[in-house]
Amino acid sequence: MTYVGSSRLLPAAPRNARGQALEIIRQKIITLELAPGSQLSENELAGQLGLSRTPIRESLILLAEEQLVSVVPQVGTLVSPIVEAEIATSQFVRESLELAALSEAVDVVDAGQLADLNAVIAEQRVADERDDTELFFALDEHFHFALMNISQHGSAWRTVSQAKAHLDRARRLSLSLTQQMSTLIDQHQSIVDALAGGDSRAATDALRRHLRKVFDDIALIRADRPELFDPPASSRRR
Amino acid sequence: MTYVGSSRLLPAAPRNARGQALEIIRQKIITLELAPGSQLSENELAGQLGLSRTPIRESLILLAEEQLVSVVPQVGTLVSPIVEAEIATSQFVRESLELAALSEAVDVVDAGQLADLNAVIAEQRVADERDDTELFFALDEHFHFALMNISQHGSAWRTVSQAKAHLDRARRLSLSLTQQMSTLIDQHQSIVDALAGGDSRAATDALRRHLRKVFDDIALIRADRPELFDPPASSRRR
DNA sequence: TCGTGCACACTACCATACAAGCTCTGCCAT
DNA sequence: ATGGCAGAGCTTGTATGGTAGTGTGCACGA
Repeated sequence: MTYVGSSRLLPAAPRNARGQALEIIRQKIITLELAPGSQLSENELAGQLGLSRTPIRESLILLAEEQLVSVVPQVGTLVSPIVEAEIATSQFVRESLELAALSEAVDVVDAGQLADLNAVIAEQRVADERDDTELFFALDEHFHFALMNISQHGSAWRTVSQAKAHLDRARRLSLSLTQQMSTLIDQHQSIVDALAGGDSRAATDALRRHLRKVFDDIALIRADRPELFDPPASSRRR
Repeated sequence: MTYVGSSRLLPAAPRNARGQALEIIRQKIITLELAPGSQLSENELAGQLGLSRTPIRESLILLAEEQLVSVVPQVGTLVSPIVEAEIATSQFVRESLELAALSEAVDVVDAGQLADLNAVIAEQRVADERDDTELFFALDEHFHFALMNISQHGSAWRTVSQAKAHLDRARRLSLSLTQQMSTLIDQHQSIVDALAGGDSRAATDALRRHLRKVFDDIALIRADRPELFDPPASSRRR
């Protein structure tokens, strides 16, 4: 069982050209393969992906709605720079929704769901041993989705996932991701343990600690390398 | 000072064809002018709005992302039916975010912001006297936006607004909107009063009561006229 | 009368052509 | 040498044509 591929875990992206383009470009932005602030071009992307401008353009419009790119009419499209305010908003949205969902999850969780969560954690241990950050991110997405899915509000995952995307992108700026994986996995375990114990307060506290750590790590990156954040003076070419 | 027009209170929609089409179609869906479950057509909309299919199509793609329409390839586009699960999700998102924002707002609110909120309430009283539901909805949007804007998380309004759109659409099914306006305005006042008093718990309780009333009203409509909800057996033509 | 299959009309999807606007470069005049 | 203007080459925005797929209704046969 593998979780690679569509790391979005959402309504099976359509296999039409637009769906493919959207997923590819989105993933390249989140993984920083397309640098924040760098300029894009509908024509260029169309050439690279072997498609016409239409599906590319439609993808970019959706990514703009998600705030991952910024389209300036008649000028160009650029990968959104990583702005502190945007990160803070994403954190707020993610934290509020995940915590609210978890507090309801405690009362309805069943053994199978706990087993699933523990299974994901076990896989994350493997990803950690292998220093496989890509696998770790995919499993992290899966873990948090499974967590929300326990409550009746799994369909709000769409919203959480969009916020999480901004946070994950900023996280990837860190040079020491592999050193933090084990701590993060321990926190996942704490959440599941509290959930299994039926302790609502302990579970939400554990989740809050976890999410705050992610946020604080981003703040550390910013303190270390402020040039990676906020609007770039001039648009860098990719 | 009037709040009509773009009831979205968001990054000044672009005045290009797509922006106009998006706003018009979106508004028609929310106001039920386009019936839930009814079928749309890129061609037909293009003709009605005097545009080509391109900006219409792009608008529909964005509305699909917002779950307000459902696009089935090679078959058609239909206005999303009002589904209970979707309403519940929207309520969850809205409630979680507005409450979280308000709990932080209590510590930072200033006199000017309270005055603004009271001014909006005063205008709502006028809208109530005139039985002007459209004005009421616009002012309601403005009130809740202003409330969130007190905290640092005003930029999460985008997300809240999308959830609220689904709730507002369902609310409009009610035949007795005008009779509820005064209660809702009283609740707005309670929120502002608690906020002014610096009582965080009272404020969030008041807001929760308010949001729950809106949600419960929708449940009442559903109990009364279940045929208005959930997937329509066959697609009705508009 | 009822069931079956085929043709037609309609859909969204994609490709492409054209239009409008911005930016930057390089020439020209001062 | 420097300021300004003109034009070329980009950009995204819009319009339109062709394609593939779906659903429907009608005709035909049992």
